[in-house]
Amino acid sequence: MARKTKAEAEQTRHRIITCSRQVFSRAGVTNTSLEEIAHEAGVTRGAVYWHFKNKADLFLAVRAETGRLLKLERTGPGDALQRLERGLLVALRRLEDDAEARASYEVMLWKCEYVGEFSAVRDDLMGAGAAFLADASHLYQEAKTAKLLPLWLEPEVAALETLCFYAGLLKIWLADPTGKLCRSQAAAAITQHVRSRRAGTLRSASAKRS
Amino acid sequence: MARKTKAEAEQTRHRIITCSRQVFSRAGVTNTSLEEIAHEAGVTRGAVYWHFKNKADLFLAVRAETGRLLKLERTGPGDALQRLERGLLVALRRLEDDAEARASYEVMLWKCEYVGEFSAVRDDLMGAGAAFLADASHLYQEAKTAKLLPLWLEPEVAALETLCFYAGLLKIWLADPTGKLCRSQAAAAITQHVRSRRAGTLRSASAKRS
DNA sequence: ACCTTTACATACATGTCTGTATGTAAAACT
DNA sequence: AGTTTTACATACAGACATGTATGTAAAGGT
Repeated sequence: MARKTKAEAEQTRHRIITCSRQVFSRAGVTNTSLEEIAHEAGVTRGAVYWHFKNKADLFLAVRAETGRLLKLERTGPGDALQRLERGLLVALRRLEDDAEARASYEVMLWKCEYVGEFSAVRDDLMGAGAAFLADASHLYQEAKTAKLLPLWLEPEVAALETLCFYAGLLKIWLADPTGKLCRSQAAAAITQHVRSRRAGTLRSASAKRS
Repeated sequence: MARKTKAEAEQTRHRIITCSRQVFSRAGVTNTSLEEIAHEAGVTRGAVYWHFKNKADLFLAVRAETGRLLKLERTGPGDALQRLERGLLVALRRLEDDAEARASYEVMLWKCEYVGEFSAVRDDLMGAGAAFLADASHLYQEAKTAKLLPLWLEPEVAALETLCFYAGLLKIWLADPTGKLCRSQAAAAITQHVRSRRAGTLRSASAKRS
């Protein structure tokens, strides 16, 4: 077989990653052989082993290519709670629109066993969680300073609560393809989650954006 | 080898389940062979195949033996929100105290790929989630009737939010053995989660139990 | 134009796991 | 007491995945 150009090689590499995600989400990470992935990508295992050390390395690449779903803007339009809500809603929308991201997270949350080398991905996931915690804490702190929050609310605890809420929402949302349990009300849950933090009943239906 | 009495047989069956949980939590479900489980339990694969159809069946038994962590009391002492909080805290405490339950949930949430026959366990998990949703909705409805909640809060959405929060807390808690990220503040997060629902700032530090 | 490296395909050797079939001795039943 | 069933242990055959070793033809550099 003719040797491929660098661009073509990079293309194959990307194709292998994409196909991996697909097969992983069908059969689970451990149950898929590199042979299946290679077949799906129209290559042989030789190609897979050329681009990746082993299956764990490949899975890492899938994770890396997907990146984080949730990112908060520490500064920007609207008050801190509005920015928080927006971040959560944007993440949800990406989950709905981006089929590849959806598949990636389905694999990471439901179709993978975090053991041995694979623990690296879980650690990365938890690292993302820690980063979110920092950002959310910052936003809650800002909101507290702006007197948007009840006095007794501790920003760091609130951030942890939001992290847990989001993590659980993601996991349940992915396992609820009929939408009966969670998907239909996911956005409402996010809105209400943020709203239930606003101090007192001062704010009623006003959610104006600046 | 001498045939065992019924009681002894039941004992081996239970031992196989317990050892499965242990090995699963070490190596992940897919990566553990029935041979390993049998060895750990001091029997051969013959015994495992006698008691269980296959690995999925065995995993189902582990799940069944563990049962649910979270149960809400629709009636009982305290108002609806207090009962909700108590349910959440009791579940957290069991997670801390009951090593077997902890291992089971670690396996179910981090060490298993829900594919093929294993999907049954995920469906069961989601069924438990749906049951929780029903109970929590009931409690929130009761709380709303008792004017404990802000007027705009919808009981069903609030229940979903609590379900997500709890699911995420469970998952993150299990992946945070150092305690830095989540474990140290888990109870506080639960308390604050429930508290942030109470209407206005009417209730400050009073959390009296009747 | 030559040489080296690349980007794979092919072939192989090995280990491992699964399911089933068969053996067996004692428990449990009649 | 005799027969049947139970609760395993043992043995076997087949499938499959992995990692590596080797081949190869063209790309890319000089």
